[in-house]
Amino acid sequence: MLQYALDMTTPVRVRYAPSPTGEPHVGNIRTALFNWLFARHHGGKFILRIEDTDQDRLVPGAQAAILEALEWLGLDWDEGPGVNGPYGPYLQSQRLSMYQRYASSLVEQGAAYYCFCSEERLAKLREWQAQRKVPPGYDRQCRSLTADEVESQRQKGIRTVVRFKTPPQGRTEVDDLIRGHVSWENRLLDDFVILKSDGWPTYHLANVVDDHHMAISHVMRAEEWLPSTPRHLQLYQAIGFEPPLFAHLPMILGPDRSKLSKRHGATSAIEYRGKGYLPEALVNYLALLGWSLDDRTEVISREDLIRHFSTERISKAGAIFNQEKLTWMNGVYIRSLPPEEIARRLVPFLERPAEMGGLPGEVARPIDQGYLKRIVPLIQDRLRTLSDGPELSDFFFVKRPEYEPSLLVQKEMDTQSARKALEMSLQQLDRLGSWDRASLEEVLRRLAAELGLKTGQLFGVLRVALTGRMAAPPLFETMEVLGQVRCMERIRQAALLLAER
RNA sequence: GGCGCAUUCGUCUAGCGGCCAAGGACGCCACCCUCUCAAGGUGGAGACCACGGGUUCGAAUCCCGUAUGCGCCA
Repeated sequence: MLQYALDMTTPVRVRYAPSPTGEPHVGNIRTALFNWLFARHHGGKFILRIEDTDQDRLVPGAQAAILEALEWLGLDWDEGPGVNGPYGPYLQSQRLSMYQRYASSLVEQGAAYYCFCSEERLAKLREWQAQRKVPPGYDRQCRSLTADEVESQRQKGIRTVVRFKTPPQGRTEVDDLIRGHVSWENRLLDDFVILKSDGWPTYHLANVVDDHHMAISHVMRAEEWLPSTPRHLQLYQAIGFEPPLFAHLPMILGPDRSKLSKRHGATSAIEYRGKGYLPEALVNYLALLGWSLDDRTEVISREDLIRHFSTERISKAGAIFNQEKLTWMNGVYIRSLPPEEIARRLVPFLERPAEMGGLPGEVARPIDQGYLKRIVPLIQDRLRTLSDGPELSDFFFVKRPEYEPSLLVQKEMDTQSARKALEMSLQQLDRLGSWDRASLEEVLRRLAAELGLKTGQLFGVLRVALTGRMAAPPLFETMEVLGQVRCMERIRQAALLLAER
């Protein structure tokens, strides 16, 4: 049985070790978050290591996207790409000689061996095992090769991998910080590959060598890695390293409870940025997927997250990613920020092309910042995401709102009365001294009474005339921001539309 | 197929033997506020704590088994 003990005084050093094989998946980002929170809580170091040893699966730009996502969310790393540290380089592709050295020395000490089995033989073996319904795994044929046999095979130039000699009996056990005691029977583990025929290490070897050499104290990773933990523990033991502490995090699932993936919808943190989610909201939401402070806290600041984060409060079961709750939380954050800040963050969403959800093409870019600042207080409560901005505010920007003229006619009204309401409004507003919300309200309420209309009817007619919508921000505030000239013009236009009918 | 992990309202969760005829949040419904839509406020529906055995004076909480789900290996 493998045992380990970690001194209480050992400095906390945790790592996030993504493979640059795709977009920064929110599940992976959540793992990064937990590691970051753990490091910050303990005053330790958060290390970013790029595991780019699977050369076939590398995706150009993926590494940059991962860094971008971490930066966007404010998860800063103390060592890693762009931040030199004493344990670099932080790209596994730059550490190949180290893995090769360990592989050779494991062979020399008899803890690993060269395997010359061909792909064809291994495929056949698998097939045979599947048929016989016996556990799959390498049959250890090359484990018993003599030194001479190995030499002659190598002479022949046969491609070779290095396999680890798994102990045939005993158990391998771990005390996981989240799952407690977990144990495996060694005889059920096969002789796994640690160095591939092209000289590149497998995940297992690279991971163990690096975690040790980077002095990682706690390995916090997704639960999907739990089954490979005994292999890692055995490697630690064979090499003579003290293993770190392990914490296997619950997974993030799609609505069908399988691992969250593309087919469930947006999975990339960067996509959420584009959809108008705030980084502080995503961080808050992700922190609560698998961790909780108590029985009531939902909205929690980054500082409090750091202050209270602990592995003890991480739950064990996987959690479904609920975008509706994220959206709600995003709205909470949007409402809590100062209007000027929202205005600033809204700009790119408003200015992007109409096809991408921005304001209509007729609206000149860049947009008027001063004007935007006056609009934001009217739409802030109505924004759930920043990308809602254009739709909620376009009538402030376009020359003339488009709408179906029949919308002007409110409940229990006809074309005549609607037209009259517009014309009377025009008359009243024309001689209005001060164009402010209070004056507007006063004069229009009085007008409604004079016309024998309910306020809802008159205001409804005007709302459509001014915004083209049945639902919009409060009328008088909207009018104030729109200004007298634009308002008069739109009301006049509406009256004209009704006259044509 | 083998191994491993998990299992409290639809979803995220609180609960670490008595305070739980199970609390909070999202979503849903109703009402209030109100010029519409939001926001906000109030209230409601919603979990026989997967199932079956134990242990205990007492179990959502401890133990065992079963089922289901998921993950890993191939």
